[in-house]
Amino acid sequence: MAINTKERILKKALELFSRKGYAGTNIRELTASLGMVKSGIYKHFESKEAIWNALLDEMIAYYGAHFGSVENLPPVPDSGEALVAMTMRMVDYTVHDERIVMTRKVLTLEQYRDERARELASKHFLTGLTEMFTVIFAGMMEKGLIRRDDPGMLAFAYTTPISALIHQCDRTPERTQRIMERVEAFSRHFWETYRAEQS
Amino acid sequence: MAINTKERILKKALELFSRKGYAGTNIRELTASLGMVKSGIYKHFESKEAIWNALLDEMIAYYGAHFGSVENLPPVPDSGEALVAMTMRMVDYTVHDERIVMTRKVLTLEQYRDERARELASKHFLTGLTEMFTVIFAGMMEKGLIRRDDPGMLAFAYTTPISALIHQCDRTPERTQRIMERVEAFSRHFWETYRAEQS
DNA sequence: ACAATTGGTGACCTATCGTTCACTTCTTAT
DNA sequence: ATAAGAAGTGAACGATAGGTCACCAATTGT
Repeated sequence: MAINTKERILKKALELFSRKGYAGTNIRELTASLGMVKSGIYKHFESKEAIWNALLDEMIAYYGAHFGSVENLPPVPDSGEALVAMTMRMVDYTVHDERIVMTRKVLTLEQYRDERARELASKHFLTGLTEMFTVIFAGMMEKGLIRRDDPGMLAFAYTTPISALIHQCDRTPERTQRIMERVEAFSRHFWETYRAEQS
Repeated sequence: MAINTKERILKKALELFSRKGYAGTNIRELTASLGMVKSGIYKHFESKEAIWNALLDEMIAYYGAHFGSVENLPPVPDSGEALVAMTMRMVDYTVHDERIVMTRKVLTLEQYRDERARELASKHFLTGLTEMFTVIFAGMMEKGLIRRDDPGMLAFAYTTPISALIHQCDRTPERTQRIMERVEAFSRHFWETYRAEQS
């Protein structure tokens, strides 16, 4: 029964680890919530730590496939509105996709204990987004949309506030809604601040 | 022996909790590193959770005394250099004070488990700094140093990148040094971006 | 001077942790 | 049809978790 038990275990592990941390989660609860008895899990993983490592492998692979490669770069926006819209689309996705939300949380919780978690957290929360927008802003400078400046610095100034807002999101939809509004307000402010002078 | 055992316990608890989290720390290790046997701790705290709550009380009180009140506001800078210098002084303090570093870590780790930790984390990482710089930027606008805009938005745009950099600091001094340089570079960039037009 | 309190010890308790193992049940290849 | 392997069970394991208790030594108030 249940061919994909391994995947179900990892999914549930992500859910529990993200809520209570690795040390705060026990395999009894993990297996019970999957409708099996705790010893059954050792047919799929040789230890609790092996589950954690497999989960991290999966998270790293997932990140690489979805955000880490150059072909996942969105097109360079051709207006302020397009920049705002693209940003909102990205944030909306990252805030409402349960898996990404849980990944963010578990990386936050385990970053000081696990070196790989720390590296991935750094990409997730900071360098990844910033690198992406470095390319985007360089493109917008080429097009004469925003004023010439260090695109890396602009990307940093743009993505860290948005990242901070994303971090504040929880399950309550109205709170998430308010945060989305702040993202949009900030995005517009940024555009107004850095747009090229109208000639 | 050792009149201030209670304080020593809290200090060591902060250290261990910040490294391994609340669930990942056991009282045997905590007491052993204080040179006593584990049962001894129950003469000072009635449970592990009581230690955590006392620690949180202490952190909340400390924050209120040092950052939370209006009289702790630094004077409004009267130049771009003064803004950069004041920022560097603040960041330097917050990055090198061991207690603050550990507090930041433990709040990061326990924010999803404890409502009060979450609130304090929010102040520590976001709203506190932003509110402070809202006042500062409003003052700088009054003085005609930076261009008129929403001071809250500027404070948000200024403090969240700095906060993100602070979060990356660890014990390695050269890394911390590099981060301090990035803080300074960002601070200057911000000043150049928002300074009032020279007439 | 002495009873009471405080701070600390070591043995012990129960619960729970991650893990193992003999055994069963189900699926699948031959 | 049947042997082999995969998936799951339930009891048990040793280790360790947080916590209690009787006891002791030092300090303290009167």
